[in-house]
Amino acid sequence: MIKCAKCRQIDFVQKSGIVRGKQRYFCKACDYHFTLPEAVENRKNKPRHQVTIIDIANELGISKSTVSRALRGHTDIHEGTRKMILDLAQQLEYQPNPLANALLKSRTNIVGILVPEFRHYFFPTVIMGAQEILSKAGYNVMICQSDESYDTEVANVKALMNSRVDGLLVSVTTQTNNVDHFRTVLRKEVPLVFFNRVCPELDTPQVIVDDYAGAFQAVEHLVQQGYRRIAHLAGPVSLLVSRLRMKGYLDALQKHGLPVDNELIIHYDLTEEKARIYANYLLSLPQPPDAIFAINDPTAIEIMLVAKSRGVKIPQELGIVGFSNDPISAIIEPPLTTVEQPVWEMGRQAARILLEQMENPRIETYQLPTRLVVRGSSVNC
Amino acid sequence: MIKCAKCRQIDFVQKSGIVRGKQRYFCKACDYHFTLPEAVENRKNKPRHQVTIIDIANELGISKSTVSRALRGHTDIHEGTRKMILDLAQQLEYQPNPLANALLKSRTNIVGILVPEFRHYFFPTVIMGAQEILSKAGYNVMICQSDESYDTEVANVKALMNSRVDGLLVSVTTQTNNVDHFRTVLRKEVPLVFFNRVCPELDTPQVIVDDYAGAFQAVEHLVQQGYRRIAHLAGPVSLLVSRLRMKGYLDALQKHGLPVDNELIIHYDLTEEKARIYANYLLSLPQPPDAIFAINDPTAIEIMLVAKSRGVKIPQELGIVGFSNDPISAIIEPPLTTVEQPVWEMGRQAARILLEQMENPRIETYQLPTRLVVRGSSVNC
DNA sequence: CTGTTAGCGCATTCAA
DNA sequence: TTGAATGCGCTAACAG
Repeated sequence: MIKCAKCRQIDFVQKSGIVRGKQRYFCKACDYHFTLPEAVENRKNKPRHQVTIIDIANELGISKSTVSRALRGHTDIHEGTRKMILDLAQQLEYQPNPLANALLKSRTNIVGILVPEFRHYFFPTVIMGAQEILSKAGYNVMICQSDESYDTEVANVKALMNSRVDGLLVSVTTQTNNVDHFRTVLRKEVPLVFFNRVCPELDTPQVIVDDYAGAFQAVEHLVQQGYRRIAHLAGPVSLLVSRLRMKGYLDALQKHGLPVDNELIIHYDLTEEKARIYANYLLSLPQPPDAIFAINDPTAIEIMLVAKSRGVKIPQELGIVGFSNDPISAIIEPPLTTVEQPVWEMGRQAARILLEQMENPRIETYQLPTRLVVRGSSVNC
Repeated sequence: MIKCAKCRQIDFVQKSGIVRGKQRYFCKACDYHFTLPEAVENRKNKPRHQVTIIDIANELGISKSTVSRALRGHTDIHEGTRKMILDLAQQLEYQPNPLANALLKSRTNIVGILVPEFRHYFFPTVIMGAQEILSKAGYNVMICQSDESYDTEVANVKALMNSRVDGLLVSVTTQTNNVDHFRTVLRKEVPLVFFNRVCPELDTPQVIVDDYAGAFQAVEHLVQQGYRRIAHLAGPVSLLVSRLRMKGYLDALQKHGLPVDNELIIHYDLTEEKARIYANYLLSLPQPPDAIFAINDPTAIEIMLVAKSRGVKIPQELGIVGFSNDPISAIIEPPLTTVEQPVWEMGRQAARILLEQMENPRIETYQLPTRLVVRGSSVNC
C-alpha cells in the first residue's frame, strides 16, 4: 500500500534496502527512489501504535469516513456495516484520539483550575467538588497552584491557556492586584469563573459565600458571649473576601455599640509566620483584646497556638472564632468556633456555572450560605 | 485566495450570497457553485482566532515552512527572513498551538497524577513536590483522585490514557488488587511511576519511604517508654506499605521479647468511620492495649479522639504513635508522636524518576528515609 | 448509504 | 535558502 512519491502509483513500488537506518523504496514504473515520511514509517513498526479509524477502514476495506460515522453514531449507515465496524472497533480496543479531535474542534475537554495553595482543607475540597461535576460532564481537569505568588499565577494562566483549556476556575493569590492576565483570558473568550477569592472588577461569574453575614454572626456571637474588646486578624485588603468579612466585623461591633479600635484590626498576607507574629503582637498590647475574630481557620489556629504558648486561657481570657470549618477546628483543643461554609458545594457550583458559561454566558455573582458553628473556643462561661 | 472546489483555479471565484447562514461561492471559470468547509469559513471571522504560522506566512508573502523553520530556530535561514518572521511573530503574539504539535508528535507534555484522595496533608503535598519538578521540565499536570474506589481508579487511568498523557504518577487505592489497568499502561509504553502505595508486582519504578524502619523505631520507642501491650491499627493487607509497617511492628515486639497478640492487630480500610469503630473496639477489650501504633496520622488522631471521648488518658493510660508527621499532629493535644517522612521530597523524587523514565527506562525501587518525631502522645512519664 | 476531499496547525522531507 | 507536499487522526461537507 505504498504510493510512489513521484508518479503516485502503488503497484510498482518495492523496497530497496536501508540507508542510514531508513527504509528506502523504489518505483519500477517511473524509476524513482525515495523514502517514506518518518511518520508513515514509524506507523508501521511502532509497538505502541494506537488503533485508528484508518486501521479499521483498511481492515474492513471501507473508507474511514464510514468508520467515523459508524463510531460517532450517525444514523445514515447500513446496519450491517455499522455492526461490522463496531465489532471490530471493540475487538481492536479502538480509542478515539482526543488530540485529533481537539485540533479539529479547537476544544480539549480540559478545564483548568487555579488555586493559591492546597496545603489546607479548603482548596482541595473545592477542587474535589468541581471535579465531581466536571468529570461527569466529560471534562478532565488540569490543576495549578500559584503558591500565593502573583508571578506564578500569571505563568500558570499562560500555561493553561497555552494548553487550550476550555474553561478556567480561579481563586486568586493575596498578591493579585493587576488582573490583566485574566482580561486576556476573557478577550480570547475562554469561559472563566472565580470562586472564593474573586475579581469583582471583571465581567465574569463569581462564586462566593455570604462572607458578610458569616462574619457578622461570628462577631455578634462573641459580643453575646460577653467579649468586649474584639480584634480582627484580617486578610489582605486586596481580597474582596477580606473586605466583606471586615465589614461584617465592623457592623457587628457598631450594632452592639462597641467602639472600633484600629489598633485591633490587622490586615495580613495569610502566611503562617505573619499570623504568629501578629497574634503575639495583639496579645502583648498594653490593652490586649479579649477575643479575636480570624479571617479563616488556619489563622485562628495559629492564634490559638500562640495564645497557648503564652499561657493565655481560651476561652476564658481569649475568645477565638475562625472561618471555614476546617476539620481541624473540631479536633483542636479547645474546639474552635467557626463559620461553616459549603466548601464542597462551592466547587460544584463553580463547575456548574462554568459549564453553563460555555453554553450561554451570563455574568452573575452566586452566593452560598454560611452558618455559625459554636464550639469551645468562644463560649465564655 | 479561494480556490474553486471543482477546477481549483483561484482567479474566477467570487461570492454569491449567503444561504442558510453560510457564505456561498461561485466559479466563473467552470460555472460551479460551492461553499467552503466550515473550518475555513470560521477562520475568517472568528474573534478568538489564534495567530498561526499561516497568518505570518501570508502576511509576509512567504511559505509556512519557512516560518516554521524560523520559529523553530533552524539555522539554514536567511538572517533577514528570520528577523522579519520573529518580529512579526512577536508583534502578533504568536503562540504555537500545542494541540497540533501533540497530534504530530504524539506527545502532549502532560503528566497524569492519580491519588486515592486529597483530603489530608499527605497527597496534596506529594503533588506539590511533583509539580515543582514537572513544571520546571515543561510539563503540565492532570490530577485525578479515585476517592479510594477501585472502579474510579480504573476509570481515571482510562481517562488519563485517553488524554494521551506522557507519563503517570500513581498511588493506588486500598481496594486495588487487580492491576490489569496498569499493565495496559505499561503495554502502551507510557512511563509509569508508583509512589507511597505502590505495586511491586509491576515492572516499573516505585518510590517509597523506609516504612519498615520507621515502624520499627516507632514501636521500639513505645517499648522503651514502658508500654507493654502495644496494638497496631494497620492498613489493608493489599497495600505494601501496610505490610512493611506491620513487619516493623512485629519485629520490634519480637526484638524486645514482647508477645504478639493477634487480637491487638487490626487491618482496616483507612476510612474515618472504621478507624473510630476499631479504636473503640480495642479500648473496650477486657485487656485493652496500653499503646497503639497507627498506620498513619489521620488514624492516630481518630484513635486519640476516641480515647479522649472515653476518658482514657494520653499518654498515661494509652500511648499513641502515628506515621507521616501531618502538621495536625503537632497541633493536637497532646501532640502526636509520629514517624516523619519526606513527603514533599517524595513527590519531587517520583517526578524526577518519571522524567528519567521517559529517557531511559530503568526499573528500580527508591527508598527515602524516615525519622521518629517524639511528642507528648507517647512519653509515659 | 458510502467514498472523496479538505482542513484543523504544525514539522518535516524532498526538490528546486 | 526556500517552497511544495505530506501526514498526524479525525470530522464534515459534498457528490454520487
